[in-house]
Amino acid sequence: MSAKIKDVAAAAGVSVATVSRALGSGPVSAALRQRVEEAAKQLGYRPNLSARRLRSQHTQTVGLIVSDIRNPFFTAVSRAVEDAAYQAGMRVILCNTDENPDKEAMYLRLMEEERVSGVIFSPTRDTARRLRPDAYDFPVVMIDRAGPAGQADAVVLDNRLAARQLVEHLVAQGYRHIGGLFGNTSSTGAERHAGFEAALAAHGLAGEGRFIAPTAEAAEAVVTQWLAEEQRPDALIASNGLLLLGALRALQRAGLSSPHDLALAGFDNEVWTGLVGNGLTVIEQPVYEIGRTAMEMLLSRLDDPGLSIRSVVLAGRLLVRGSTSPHPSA
Amino acid sequence: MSAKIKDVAAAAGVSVATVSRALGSGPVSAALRQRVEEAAKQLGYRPNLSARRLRSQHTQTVGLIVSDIRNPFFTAVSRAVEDAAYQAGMRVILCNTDENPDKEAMYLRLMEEERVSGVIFSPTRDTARRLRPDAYDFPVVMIDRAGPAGQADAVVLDNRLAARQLVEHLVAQGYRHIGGLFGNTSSTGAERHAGFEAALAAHGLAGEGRFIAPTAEAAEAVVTQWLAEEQRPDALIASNGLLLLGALRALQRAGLSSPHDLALAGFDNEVWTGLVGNGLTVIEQPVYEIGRTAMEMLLSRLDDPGLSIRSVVLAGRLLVRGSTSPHPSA
DNA sequence: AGCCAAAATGTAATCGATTTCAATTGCTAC
DNA sequence: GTAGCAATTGAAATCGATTACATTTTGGCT
Repeated sequence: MSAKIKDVAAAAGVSVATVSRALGSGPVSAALRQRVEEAAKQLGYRPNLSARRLRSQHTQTVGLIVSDIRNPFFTAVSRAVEDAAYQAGMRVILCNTDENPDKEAMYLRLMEEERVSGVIFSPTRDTARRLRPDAYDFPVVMIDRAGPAGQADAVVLDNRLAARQLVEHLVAQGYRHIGGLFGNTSSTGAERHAGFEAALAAHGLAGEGRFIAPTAEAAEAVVTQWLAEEQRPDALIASNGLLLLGALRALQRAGLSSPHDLALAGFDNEVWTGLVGNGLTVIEQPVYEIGRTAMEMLLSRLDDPGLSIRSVVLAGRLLVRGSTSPHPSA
Repeated sequence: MSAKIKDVAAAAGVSVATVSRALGSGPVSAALRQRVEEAAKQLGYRPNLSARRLRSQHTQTVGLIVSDIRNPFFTAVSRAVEDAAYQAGMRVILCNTDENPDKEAMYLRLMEEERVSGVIFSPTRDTARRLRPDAYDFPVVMIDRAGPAGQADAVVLDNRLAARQLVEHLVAQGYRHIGGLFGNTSSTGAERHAGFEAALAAHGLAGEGRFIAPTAEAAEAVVTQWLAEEQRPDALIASNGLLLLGALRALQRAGLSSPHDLALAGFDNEVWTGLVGNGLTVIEQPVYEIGRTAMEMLLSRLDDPGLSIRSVVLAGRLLVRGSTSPHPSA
């Protein structure tokens, strides 16, 4: 079994308290500190974090609960969160819920048992709505999705603006029959839909938004059917990377291409969106900044719990590529 | 502050030992168990995992140390590991090293301090070589990459075979001047290179393999230069998804396309490989199975530490797509 | 009813660290 | 030389659970 603090104390000829202080940040004479460090290294001493956490009553741990770890958006965010966390001397527990409210509940319970310092969370719409701000002993920062305003700290994209940017761009390019695909489990989908509708209305246009399960398969099926309908749209917007992927696959399977048969645009600047054809027009999210900001918000709230609830809203960036070049008839 | 076991005991009118047993798996009468459960729910009791781990001396935690969480291969593997872990009642700590030996050392140290039950690890070549099997108190299962044979449990792809399959396929399609890009930080790169060379030699061909940093940027730069050389290869193999991405970008930037100007093939069936042009020919790795198997190996070794060291070698699957259709001159 | 083994419950030790509080040491100043 | 004070060090309590061991209760059997 590995060495304990008692062994180090014995080896260095001091008390356990001195060892704790020498290895930590207590007041210890230079001579003793050196003796202790030497003994610790000699014995290969590793402090037991469970014991430390139990006694000190802070875990230096944050939970990061994301809805889909395979989504590059969340892996990028989690990289940022981890970088910031380790820089602040904290650890991260990464949890993946698959958009499943049961898993969300399970992981939140786990976070309580771990006595985490705080949680960064991208909840499903149901959970976001249900979540009471004071239900937990730790602060929660929402990312990507937010509940009712003022409920908890959050850092999100300006979803309405981003959707509007896409619509404006398509309209400017001459498209008039614009369809939209939106995820039906997140508040994000709803907000992007709202921006979509508002922008179309501003131009006196009526678009058709469809809410579907947030998977590429669902999107592919829906779009395949959509393309076969009488009134095929001349442009399509997908509200996240997975839906965009499904839409693209449906196009390819139908032997259609962008922008020739149909303009295609969406959210998330995933690696492949720059590779296919002449590129897909997308809204790029400031992924790293989202993660870093979430961690910063969490740290500052831990520092001062009295702060009032804040929402940070970040703007996306429209990347215009070939899939939305001017409408053929224009 | 949240309720402790003592509070539950008081509320239920029993001793703390009884609470522990009732909530755990001790012998308790049905009546008491119910009373305890009620009291626990009433108080919103959450056991403190730090205290439990300290006393019980097992953490039910495994560490998963991967070299790049943005690589879809590792996110898929980590999904599998987490699924299997939670099914076995264990938690996962996910760590990301960026192929950086210092970070590897840091995280291994963290694993010791966490007193994890075991670790699943994709080490850099340097660390794999240095790692002593008995250096840690916990078992280690290597994934994707392995050190010297018999050093630790491992689950890996049959890299030589997979590289050979690619070369055989290209040769059969009529290609003769085959270049290869291999990562220079992992044993995987070296093995795939060995299979590459061996397969070419078997046909009396001499290929050129280049070892580079495992990033898309490095691959793009190298391939861009390569394409400008006098003796341009007629086919290119990339030993992982990132390198393949870089190679593809270099082709696109040079205004070339596959297979017309150059055949392109590689490892990892990433989402975009099926989308670009007529698709890229790749070796698909059984990603989920790799993760699940690694977790199973770890669990069985924890169950019986006396087991002899095992390596599980899984075969990849060649997915033939448009990027390697027959050589124009054939 | 009486006895014994088995089952249920309680008491107290324990895990390995940090932290409180007390004791000691070393200086400075008079 | 010693009082006073700050800086070090040590002894022991403590964090919140599990578990070894002791004790009580239960139930079966004669």
